[in-house]
Amino acid sequence: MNGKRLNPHISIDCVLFGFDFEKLHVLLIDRGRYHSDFLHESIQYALPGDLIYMVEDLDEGAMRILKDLTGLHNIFMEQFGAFGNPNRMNSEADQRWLRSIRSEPEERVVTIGYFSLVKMTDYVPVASSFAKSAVWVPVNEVTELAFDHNELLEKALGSLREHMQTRPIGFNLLPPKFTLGQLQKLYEAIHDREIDKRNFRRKIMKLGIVKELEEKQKGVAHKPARFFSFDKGRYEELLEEGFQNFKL
Amino acid sequence: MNGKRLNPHISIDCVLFGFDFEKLHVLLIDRGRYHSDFLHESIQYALPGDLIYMVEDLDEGAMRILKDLTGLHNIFMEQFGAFGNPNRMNSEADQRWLRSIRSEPEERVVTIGYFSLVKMTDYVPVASSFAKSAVWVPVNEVTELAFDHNELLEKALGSLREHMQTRPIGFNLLPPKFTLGQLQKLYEAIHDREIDKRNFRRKIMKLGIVKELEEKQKGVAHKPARFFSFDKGRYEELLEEGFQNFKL
DNA sequence: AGCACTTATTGTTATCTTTACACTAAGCAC
DNA sequence: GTGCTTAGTGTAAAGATAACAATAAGTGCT
Repeated sequence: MNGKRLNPHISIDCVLFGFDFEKLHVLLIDRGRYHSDFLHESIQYALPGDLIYMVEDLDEGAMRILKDLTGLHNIFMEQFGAFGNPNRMNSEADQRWLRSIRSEPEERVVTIGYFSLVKMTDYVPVASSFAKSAVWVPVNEVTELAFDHNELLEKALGSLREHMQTRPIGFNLLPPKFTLGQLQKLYEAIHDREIDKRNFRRKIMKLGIVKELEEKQKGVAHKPARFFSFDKGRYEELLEEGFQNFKL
Repeated sequence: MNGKRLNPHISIDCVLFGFDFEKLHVLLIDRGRYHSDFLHESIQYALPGDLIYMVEDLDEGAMRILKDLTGLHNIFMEQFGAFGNPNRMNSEADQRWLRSIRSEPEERVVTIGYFSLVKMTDYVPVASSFAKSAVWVPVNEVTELAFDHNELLEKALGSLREHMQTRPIGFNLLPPKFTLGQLQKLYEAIHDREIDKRNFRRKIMKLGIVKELEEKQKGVAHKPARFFSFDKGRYEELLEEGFQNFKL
């Protein structure tokens, strides 16, 4: 074959979004302190990611890597893109870190991005492997990340938003019984904009994918809200009818 | 490191769609005859694709590979996904072909899919490298392709359709002066459905991204249509205003 | 008991968008 | 000039979107 045709490595990076009924967060790992200049020392964060195994499918790999690095398992993720700029790992800080964890730190790596969205409170990450710790960071407070991970995060967020226009991902995020206020907060957090309460409720109710329950909130310092549950049967009905629009 | 952590190869496959003012086509390469059973012999087609070079960016690689295999150059393509099922090349026919062109035919390959849409008549593909020939095939006449290429084609088509909802890709496909009938045919071919003429024209005109010209068709056996041209300035204006909806 | 505070709940109207639908016009071929 | 083909045009009904404010039901505090 061809001398130029050597073989980059392949990694998967996971962008795990978490929602806590307030804000949208992203799960990052702390790859340790570094000196940004002679005076300051910062923590640098990165997305959880690692090289894939020879025998695993990409989707499996994404789950496996997330578990290895954060302890969270059985989280299904969606692919959102491949990133292969030959210089994507060439910064000094990146190289220093790679030397500490990889046998071939200089090797080019093409990475494949995966994202998912979970209920933050259900998933308390545990540091493991080479990650010093894994933490939830509000997406609008994320600063400079390792490698090209800021770019990955942006792309993942875009994919998440698109995704929510066609599937009601997000109902897994709420408790089995939730209020429409909570559901609305979820949409507002992900799209980062306010939505009119009345219009929101009308649309949700017209879709028919939530069922009104008898039960109401208790012990809240305001008018108690009615609980609703996700009507999965109705949702699947809609999908079969070719319905594809959950835009809000 | 880890015995399991060997290193798959990386390829890029190109899904090039072409429009000829009638139907949507896809560019395939003929990888030669094979015996599907003891009686029949078929041509098997594949998407143009090959391993990437060590130093090129993915986007560059896609262009380079398309050029190597079909002679078409300077075609910008969009990424639509990575495909890495460990068994995606294990069929007998696939292996036979790989043995004829690769030094490590058994090696696992993860591929990254790219697509684009061009004016068919501008791009007459030339066979080169290991492709016996490259041909335009109408997308709804495509039969069984090599590897997982039918799956890639489906995904690419989906991405193309989504893409057209937010960008007026497609104006590059038409001559500088085109009729609204031609533009409508383009949309109909890609979305594979008929669109009402009056509604189509109204929407296009409201967007304001085409300019009416004085000139009309000549020598046609029916009422000559007025020519229009794409108003690039107006289009960029719309994008800057954050406008993102070219849905038809 | 009463007030402050907070979130829940509800409807209307104006505007815009979408969809469905059918006839006349202009050129060429014969 | 008849037939064929594609171009070009308007309207009405239904649906979707967006903007808008007042009352209700709890808790906490005094």
